Amino acid sequence: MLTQPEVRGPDPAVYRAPPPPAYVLGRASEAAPTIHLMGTVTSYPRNTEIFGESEPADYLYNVINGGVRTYKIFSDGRRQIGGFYLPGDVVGLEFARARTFSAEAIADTRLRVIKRGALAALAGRDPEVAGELFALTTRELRRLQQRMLLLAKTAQERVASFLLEMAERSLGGNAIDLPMPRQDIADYLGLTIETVSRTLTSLESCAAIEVPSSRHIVLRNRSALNRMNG
Amino acid sequence: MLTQPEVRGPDPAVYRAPPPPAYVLGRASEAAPTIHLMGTVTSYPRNTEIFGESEPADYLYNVINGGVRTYKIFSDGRRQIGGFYLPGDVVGLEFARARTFSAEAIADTRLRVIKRGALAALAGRDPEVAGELFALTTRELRRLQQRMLLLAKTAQERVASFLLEMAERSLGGNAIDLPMPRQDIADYLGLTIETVSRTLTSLESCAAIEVPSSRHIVLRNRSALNRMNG
DNA sequence: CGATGCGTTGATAACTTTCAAATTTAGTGG
DNA sequence: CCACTAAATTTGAAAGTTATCAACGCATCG
Repeated sequence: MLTQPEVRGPDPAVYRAPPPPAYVLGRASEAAPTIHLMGTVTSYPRNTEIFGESEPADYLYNVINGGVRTYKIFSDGRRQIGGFYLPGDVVGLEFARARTFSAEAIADTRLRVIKRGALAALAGRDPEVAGELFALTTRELRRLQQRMLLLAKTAQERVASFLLEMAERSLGGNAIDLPMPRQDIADYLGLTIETVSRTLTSLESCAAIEVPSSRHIVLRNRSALNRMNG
Repeated sequence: MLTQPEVRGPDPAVYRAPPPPAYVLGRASEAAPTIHLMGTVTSYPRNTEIFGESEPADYLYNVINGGVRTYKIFSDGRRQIGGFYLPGDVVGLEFARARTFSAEAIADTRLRVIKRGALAALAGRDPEVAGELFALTTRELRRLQQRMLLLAKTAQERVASFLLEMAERSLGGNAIDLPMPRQDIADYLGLTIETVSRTLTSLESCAAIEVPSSRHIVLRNRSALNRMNG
């Protein structure tokens, strides 16, 4: 399976990797075909830091497999998760010099590491690449808008929205494989793990979902979930 | 005061307005000098719709004076405010064809209406304008990130963050003139008007702020507010 | 002066968190 | 393969926070 050269850890060697097989690219590949051919493949074991808050934002990361969470720790110790990035997504798209969030691998993850400056230079020469970059930015903005709307809702609505979002992004139809633990979901939704757990149980008892194991969820009544979504 | 030609209502006549006096431009003028010279000045009375959800996103609006709120109404009737835009800010920066939010004038407001296509064309020829557009997008992204973090907090933290944000944006030092009613603040923060009111009262009673009248607030203890901000 | 809109205050109900404990799952070594 | 330990998840009871419902005060405006 691994026909590509790889390095491990956060300090990638510098070389060009051959194009990845199309099936790992995910949905985003249509929006950003060129970006998905750039950069160096690097592996990050589960819970490894990819970048830290207030470090220089010099790289973009295209998720090949696994997943990434971005987060911020508050002075009182609470953690807010900025977003989950799944295969095909691009992490680290920031327009400030320094990171506002940290990033970690949720599971063992392979990323395509792209130098921001190189991409910017390419975008300056090639309008198509500029368009891809623009499309990625747009998607990030929409993602943040959705998130903002989500966080103004009740626990049940947040969990329902989250499940619908994950179902759409992971392309498994009604079956969802959650790559992250409950604590991550809680910090993403601005809830506690207990509330997330209870809400899932209650959604299951009203037949909206099924939870065969804690990381596997099947949507049974999408219209009910959509109704909760607002 | 009104030395510029004006039209009223949402269907502006087409002409070039002379440059506005520098003092109405606000902070954003440094980031986007060219954009602030484009377009047509139009007046919107208080509570007038500027654009509606799912309409085509063909224009940008630069706030000259007054203020704008963007919002979305949910199926159950709740309203979520997407953002407040004050003099110098640019409203309507969307990258989808259709609006995700509606927009209304908070107070009697004058806007510089800019055709999106014209700006895009100009940005294509002039890298400086492209840079301005990019800077505006960046600011919008950061604004959304801040908002996301804000909505994951307690009522007191949300109100404190809001006050600090407004103080910074309106440039009146510690004195804030709120252009919007309590209901707008509540829908912005994802709270009820009662909770906003009670929180302001409690901040006043612990000497963090002073509320001489409901639209005027003076910050008395910034470090306490910052501490709440997380 | 009464009507109206906006903001504040009070009492109660609903929801979410906190703290604690039980249960399940995953990983490890025998 | 089983037993054991550690980690993750679920469940329960009590406390805390915010929303809801209702009433009141205070301006503005016909």
